[in-house]
Amino acid sequence: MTAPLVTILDDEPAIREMLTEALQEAGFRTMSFGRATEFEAALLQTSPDVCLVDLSLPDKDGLTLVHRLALEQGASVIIISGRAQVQDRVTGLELGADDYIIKPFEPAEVVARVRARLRKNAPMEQAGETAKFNGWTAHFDRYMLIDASGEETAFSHAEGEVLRLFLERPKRLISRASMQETLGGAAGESFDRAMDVRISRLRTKLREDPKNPQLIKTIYGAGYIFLGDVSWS
Amino acid sequence: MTAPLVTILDDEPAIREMLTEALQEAGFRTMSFGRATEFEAALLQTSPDVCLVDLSLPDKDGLTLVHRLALEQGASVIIISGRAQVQDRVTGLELGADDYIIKPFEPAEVVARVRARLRKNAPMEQAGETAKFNGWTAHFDRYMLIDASGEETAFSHAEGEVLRLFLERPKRLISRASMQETLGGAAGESFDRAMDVRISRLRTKLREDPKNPQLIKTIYGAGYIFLGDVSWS
DNA sequence: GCGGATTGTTACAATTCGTAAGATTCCGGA
DNA sequence: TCCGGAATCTTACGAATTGTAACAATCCGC
Repeated sequence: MTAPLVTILDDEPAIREMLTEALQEAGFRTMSFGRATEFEAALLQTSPDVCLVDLSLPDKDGLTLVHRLALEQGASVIIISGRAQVQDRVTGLELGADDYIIKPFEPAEVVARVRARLRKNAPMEQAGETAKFNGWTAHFDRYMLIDASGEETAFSHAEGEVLRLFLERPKRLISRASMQETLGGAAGESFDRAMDVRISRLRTKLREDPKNPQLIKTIYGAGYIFLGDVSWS
Repeated sequence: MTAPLVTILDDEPAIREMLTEALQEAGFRTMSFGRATEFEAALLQTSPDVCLVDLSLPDKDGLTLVHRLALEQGASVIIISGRAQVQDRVTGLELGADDYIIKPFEPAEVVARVRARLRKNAPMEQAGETAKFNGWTAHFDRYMLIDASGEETAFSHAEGEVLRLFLERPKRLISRASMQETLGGAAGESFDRAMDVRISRLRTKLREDPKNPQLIKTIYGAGYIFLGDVSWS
């Protein structure tokens, strides 16, 4: 179990360094960016657990970015801003941010708030061994898929890994790279096609229409998104 | 689908009233308590979705209560405290609180933070991002366009980027340059044709009459304007 | 070892999306 | 009104990406 990944997006290098140091000392992996475009590029490779975002960015509107992040990525977003007005905080939170920290801040408090986010994000990962989604029930302990009519279909270990990854991050873009990372371990060269095959086989077990998949969507050049309302138990 | 329940635990009646009023106006059910023992008694009957807790209680240690709440009940806990020291905040968050608001506070911000907690508590029910315009419905999460008669058309990621850009700035001129910037990133020279093709393909999916486009209007020498009454949800 | 299931690999089909190139449209000047 | 150049639209093609069927390697219980 690797350490949680926290991203820092701020145009001031001094703040990036301060946060990086504090977070790494607290045991987190960090990545920091000075511009929104760099950050967005990196999002295609990995999916962070918590994103710290400064609103005053040189190249993009921070609030729009926060909105997209919260909605698409589903990651926890903490705004760090110099704007202290109540209205700023309210709109920031309303747009999907999970927390709003005002500059100047204490690194210790930022760390504590990051931990609070992770704590609430995590419980799903240690949840039970069954998950329901869109009429299906997945029993990971028995390697069984049950559809709405009660019919059972067995799935293999490799298929289960992919399915679990999807069910733990529903409605979020999962990049091909981060998929290889959490699954296959060492990402080989031509090995990457194995990923496609796994997903293909999983899709047939979920009876997806190849022309028009409803649950596992492919994002050309980026990765996959699992749609479906998941509830673990 | 009943309204979420928010509990208020504070020994000052004025604050209880202020919060109760603001939260009820925001559409929440509320219960308020002046003493920890009353609150604990109530917990045996119902399980709140979010708990607002003041740390300075007459009859019990607030931090211990917060710890118990977070651990056993699994509910979201927001501390409201007059103690502004960083150390207080850190230990409060460390003990399981989800947020820490310092007195004096704005009711609007409290409501926003309560909403933020609820949003993350029920992440699976979050409806995808959709926009309606002129009989069409765009589901950005499912990459689907639905026309007035209910017929579905899939759109690709690149097409979705363009569509989103239009829907976020309806009835405004969008210059070619700003389009390249928000989309393709580096604005090249001969790349600008790619933009045209994207728009062309999007127009076909929107069944635009090439001679007389109703939705995506070209402004010769300037850019594009998306006409259409957009409403997001 | 044998039969079956699982999983990676390969080869080829299908899709996406940018580029090129010709067709079309726009607009100012004659 | 007509003309020419520039801007834009559309179609076709191709490179890169992804889907999947078929085959091969591996594993496991009997």
